[in-house]
Amino acid sequence: MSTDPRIRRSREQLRQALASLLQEVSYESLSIRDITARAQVGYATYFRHYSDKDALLMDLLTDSIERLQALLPPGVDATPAEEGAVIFEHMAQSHHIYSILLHGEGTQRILDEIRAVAVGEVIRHFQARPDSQVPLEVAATHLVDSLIALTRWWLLSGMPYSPQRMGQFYAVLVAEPVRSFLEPRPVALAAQPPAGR
Amino acid sequence: MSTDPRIRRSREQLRQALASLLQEVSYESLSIRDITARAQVGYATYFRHYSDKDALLMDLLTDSIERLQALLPPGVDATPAEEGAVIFEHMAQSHHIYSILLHGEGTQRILDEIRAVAVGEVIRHFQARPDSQVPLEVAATHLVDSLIALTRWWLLSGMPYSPQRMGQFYAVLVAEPVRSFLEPRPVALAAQPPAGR
DNA sequence: TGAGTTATGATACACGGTGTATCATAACTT
DNA sequence: AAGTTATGATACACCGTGTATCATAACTCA
Repeated sequence: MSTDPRIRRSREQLRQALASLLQEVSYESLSIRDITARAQVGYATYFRHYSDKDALLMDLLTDSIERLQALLPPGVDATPAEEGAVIFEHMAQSHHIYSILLHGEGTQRILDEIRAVAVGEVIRHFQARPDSQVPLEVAATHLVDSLIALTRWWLLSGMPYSPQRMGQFYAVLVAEPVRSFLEPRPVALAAQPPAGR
Repeated sequence: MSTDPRIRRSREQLRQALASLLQEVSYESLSIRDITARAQVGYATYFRHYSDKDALLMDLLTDSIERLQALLPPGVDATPAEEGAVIFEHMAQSHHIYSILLHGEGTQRILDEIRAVAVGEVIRHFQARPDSQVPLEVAATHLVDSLIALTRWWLLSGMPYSPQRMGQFYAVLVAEPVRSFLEPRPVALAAQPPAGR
């Protein structure tokens, strides 16, 4: 599906137009007309592919985030600082697009989606320790929100510390304190999942 | 100044109109025309008092935040959990307005202002410990951002825990870990400030 | 009380962005 | 080659913003 070269071309032109315009002006100040003009694509054509301005941005962001997920295989035994460094490294590589996400005016909804997915992942992989003072949901939300906030501050400030250093800050300020309330869920030992097809 | 009853009346009508409309619909979906209609005030009159929609919201928020600041005298010796409970208590009282601030689409800029002031306050009252692994600015930003994020999550979730409980979460997840990197600045001992009038 | 000042309401306006509709044409598929 | 489908161009209705104007009402101060 969507193998029609005209469709792929239009979408690619629009994606690249947005990416290139974002290096010049703010996301909020861009109109859809601006994007279609740069993309050399008809104005009406835009709405044949994306419902609104956010949809195109989300399209770009999805790519970056999938790349980030690939960097974080679930069962790793990396230290929090190492894991954090990987994340901040990735953020630095795609800092243009993440800056828009984290500092933009109209990107709250998109960020909320991403946040929810990330919190879900944490909950899927961790559980509250028996004597934890903090519910799982609260700790997971805090973990994700703090990482986002740290990244946000870092990008906004022009990345004044190395990704490795940021990974350490994340580890000592966020991950290690949270680890005293959460522990990894025991992995399913056997290869065969119980049932449920 | 601004003692003219007509001015006070217009502003008060607008403030109350926004406050009452926010109980019914989202901030983003409100137009200035909606506000002036509810306020029984001419459309053009709005711009004689507020430059745009955010300015009126900021006006409302300023009141709430001043009330919060009054609750947090600088030199208190409360525990982090107690201090947190006071903050969450206040948030609960004015949860309507803070929900708009923390979850709204067009309130990023306002929230940034507030965040910056709060970080400045933390920096004014704390300093990095000699052996701290984390710079003062990073720790202060993390402290503020995490508190905002916790509050945001709490309000969005319908305040599922008591303010006291939230204060504890804040203490163990944020404040206490940060305190291992920051310490209160030594207070100026004498009553006479040095010079500089 | 009365004269001067000023905020107001009503209205009109220019501007800019969004999203839909239409239609001839070009690009694709089979 | 015939049929399908995406495209560009264009026009349009809609809505919100912020400014301008002006007669009128509300206020201040003497």
